Amino acid sequence: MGRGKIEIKRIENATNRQVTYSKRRSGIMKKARELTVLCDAQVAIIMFSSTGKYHEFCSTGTDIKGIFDRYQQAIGTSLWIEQYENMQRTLSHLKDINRNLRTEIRQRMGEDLDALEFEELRDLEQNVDAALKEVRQRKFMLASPMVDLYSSRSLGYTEY
Amino acid sequence: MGRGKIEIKRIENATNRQVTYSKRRSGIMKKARELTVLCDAQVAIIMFSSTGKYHEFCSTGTDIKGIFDRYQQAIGTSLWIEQYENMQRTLSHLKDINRNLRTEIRQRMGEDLDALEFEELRDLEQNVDAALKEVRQRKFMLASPMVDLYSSRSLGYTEY
DNA sequence: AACTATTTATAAGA
DNA sequence: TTCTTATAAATAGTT
Repeated sequence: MGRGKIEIKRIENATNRQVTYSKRRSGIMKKARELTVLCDAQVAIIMFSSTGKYHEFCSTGTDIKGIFDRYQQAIGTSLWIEQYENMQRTLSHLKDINRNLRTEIRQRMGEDLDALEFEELRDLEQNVDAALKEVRQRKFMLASPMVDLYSSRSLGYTEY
Repeated sequence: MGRGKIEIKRIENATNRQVTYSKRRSGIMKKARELTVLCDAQVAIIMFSSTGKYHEFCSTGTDIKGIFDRYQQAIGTSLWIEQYENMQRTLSHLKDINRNLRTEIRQRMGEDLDALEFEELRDLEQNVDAALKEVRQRKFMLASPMVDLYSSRSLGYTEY
């Protein structure tokens, strides 16, 4: 299409090649834009000229990375996608654990007890009761250094 | 170009859209191939049709991943590494939080108290003591339905 | 899948 | 470079 027909082979004249690259690049970008609008498609294009300059096209509503990710999923296995999904699962699992831990703490603080059955309440009561005894004993030990069997300072060792 | 001019907007008829997608896709692929040969350029194209099918084009002498890697270098940031490191940070942070939550639970169970100062032990004791009272009250409420002020059944309403 | 009347892209020239 | 234009190429509607 032009004043004359051209053979599809590398254009040897560098200036000519640059000009043709520029013209045809914008042509392809336009076609890509039309395709995405007309056909509701997602398109990503990356181009590097022979001089190293890059240009990109990407359909609206997404980005190059998004399309490449989808592409990786489409062609199946990909180390990157696999790793990414593993992390997503781990993250989700950690969040679940986090939520459960917070619930347990709230219940040990006497909050959010509505969801508990009688038997669970009884177990919680016994557990908290036992914990209270432990804490009191420990507090008592701290307040009375002479019964501390582990600290050499308290026993007054004279090993020097 | 065609029997009539068309407006560049989404083609509503699905069959028509599919046909146009197919025609224009091959048109773009051909243009891309010509560009790479004529201008010694590197081009990568990924397309997804509205039905989810994908097609790709890539200039010879490289592959999609190679061009996307080069693209990442060109824009000066690694999209994937960045996201990966973000997730790693989030994961690590969640693990820290979970470890702290577990420690708090153990202390509320009367374990791992060695690290606590006297003041912390006193606060913990008061907190656990208050929690125990809450749990006992709740247990008592469950065991004695007549003091439940919120359930109409327990109060024996006769509003029928 | 082919066909073809038109529109669109672009090679070469200004 | 950017614009122009003759011509090649793409494609919308049709079969």
